[in-house]
Amino acid sequence: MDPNPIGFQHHDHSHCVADAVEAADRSCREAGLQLTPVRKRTLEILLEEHRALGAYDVLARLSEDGFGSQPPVAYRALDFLTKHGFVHKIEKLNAFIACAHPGELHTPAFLICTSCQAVAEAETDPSHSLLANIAETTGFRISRAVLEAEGTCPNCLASEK
Amino acid sequence: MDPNPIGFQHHDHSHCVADAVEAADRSCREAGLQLTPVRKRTLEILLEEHRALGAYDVLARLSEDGFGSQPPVAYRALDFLTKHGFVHKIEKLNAFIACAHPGELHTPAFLICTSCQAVAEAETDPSHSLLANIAETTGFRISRAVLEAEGTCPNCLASEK
DNA sequence: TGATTGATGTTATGTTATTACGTCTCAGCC
DNA sequence: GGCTGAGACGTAATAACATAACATCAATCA
Repeated sequence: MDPNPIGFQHHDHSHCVADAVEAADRSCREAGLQLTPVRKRTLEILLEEHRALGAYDVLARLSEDGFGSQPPVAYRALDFLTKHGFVHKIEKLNAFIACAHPGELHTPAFLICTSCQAVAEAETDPSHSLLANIAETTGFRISRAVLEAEGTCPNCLASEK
Repeated sequence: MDPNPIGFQHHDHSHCVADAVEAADRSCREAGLQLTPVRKRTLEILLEEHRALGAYDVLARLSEDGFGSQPPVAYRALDFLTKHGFVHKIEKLNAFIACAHPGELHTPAFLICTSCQAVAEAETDPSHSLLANIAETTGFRISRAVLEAEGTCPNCLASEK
């Protein structure tokens, strides 16, 4: 089965990319960050694909587009985008995906379908979070959390029958 | 600062290793699994270190002990131990750590101190879990979950002053 | 005995990520 | 104008993590 790229729901995202890049652009200007051509293009690539891509996949696309062809080109752009919340890294896949809820301060959780490779980003309530509770009882101060679940998405469950 | 290897509390673990290996041994016999010499030694190494080790660190130790010196030797042993719940992989670190609660069926959560590299394994209540809730509302069936938090452990917080 | 299974070992390779260094641009300042 | 420092980008080289493919061996069992 082909990867279902849009979380678990199909939709027309003809405007998604442009809108999201526009939003990132504005957000960077406000924050005094430089959304340079490589960085912007990297974000576009992830938005266009709408699924998790490895750094080398991104690099190949960047290289085709006339940017540098060495790993640091992709990693630096991805680091920037990740650091500022426009992109997330899926640790379990060593891959990157455009944030589905940019701008909002959030701790994302990801649902990874092992059947169709789709990755959905879910919002979490930080105050109710498991990790927050654990942290509180142990006196640990959390700076970043990784919440990922592998399994089977609704679409693949349905077509398993 | 040196890594504090025992979760976040110091303790004498002179008996930990032997006890845990013994438990694993019994558990494997009951389940009809082969805790072979490489596998047992791999578990011992992780228990002795009591912190997250990379596969190549483990491999180096195995090799010193007369086992094979090529990556598959370590990866296969780690795969076995991980698959059967004696060891966990910390995705964020690409590293492995002996399970702190073997035998129990559980979804572990890890607290990773970026200052001293200690990793603590916390138990979670699967039914209350964030991911379980998300999964329920979206119809996603979870098979494996990754819960990891990076931050500063109580000890390092205390010594920061 | 012969077939099958599972464990181990090796060689080779693939994949992911970083270090180190040179250049360019631009803002701030003399 | 000319100097300087910060940040971005490019490259070469290498490090770190992981798997594929194949040979061997021992245990089990029809």
